[in-house]
Amino acid sequence: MPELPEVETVRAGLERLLAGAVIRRVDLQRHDLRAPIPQELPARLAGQPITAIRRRAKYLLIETPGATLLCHLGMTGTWRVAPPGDERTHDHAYLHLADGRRLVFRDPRRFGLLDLLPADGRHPALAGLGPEPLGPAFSGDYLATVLRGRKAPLKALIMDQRLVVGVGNIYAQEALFRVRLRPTRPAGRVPRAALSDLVAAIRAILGEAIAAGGSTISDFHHAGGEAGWFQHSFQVYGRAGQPCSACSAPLRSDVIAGRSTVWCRRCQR
DNA sequence: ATCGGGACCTGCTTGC
DNA sequence: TGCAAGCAGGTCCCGA
Repeated sequence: MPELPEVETVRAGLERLLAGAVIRRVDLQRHDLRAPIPQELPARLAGQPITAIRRRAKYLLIETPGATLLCHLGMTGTWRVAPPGDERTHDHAYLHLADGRRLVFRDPRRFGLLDLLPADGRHPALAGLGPEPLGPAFSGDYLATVLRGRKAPLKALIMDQRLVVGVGNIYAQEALFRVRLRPTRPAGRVPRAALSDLVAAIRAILGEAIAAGGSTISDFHHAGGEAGWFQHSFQVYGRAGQPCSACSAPLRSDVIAGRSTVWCRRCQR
């Protein structure tokens, strides 16, 4: 499901839902997600008031005075408020709030992560992450520096979370189409000016997608239950064989770095 | 160091 | 109708 816009949308939804909330009890249905959920997690969160919901890259951090819950949605992770009787397969964690509501983490494929953030804030999953794409550190100069000499396809590297975070398979394709760059271009040979354009396009598209509440592909929903709308703005993702919105040539699909990629052979160079 | 491929897991769609 | 294959928004690990 989630790239940066979706995670940011979930973050904002949780922030709204959980303002002033206190965790009364945590029930885990199973422990084996991408990494094991620590046994002590429920006890560490029980009785804690939620003070902030933050995001770093595609990770959510649910902060309390006593512990911070680190969460990654993987491909299919969702948070929802579920009243009694609303239990579903693949519900892995129930957060019972003091006001009687129940917040549920569900993740059918179990690529997601629930963990406790160490007291010093250092967590292996967060170590080595690149800059936020919407922050000041992500610039044409920066991209030119980190891509210098790299031969991997441009698309593969803008999806590399060590270089820049938050860009996944959808928004990489959309950004490359917007600046008319071929996703297979060896990253180190893209001109500096084109990299500046690419940075601007990534920022613009992520910003537009956040404003639209993310993209709902199969069953992504906000923590509040609403669908996103940015999927209606896709120019290439999921449109293989359909006409390019700019030149009407059929869009082609190739597997690049193991991920299917739709692009226009005529427009993107 | 870098790159490509596969593994992880379940559910849904497609094609025979 | 039924079944198998293929594919899915991410990350991690391995061998070359």
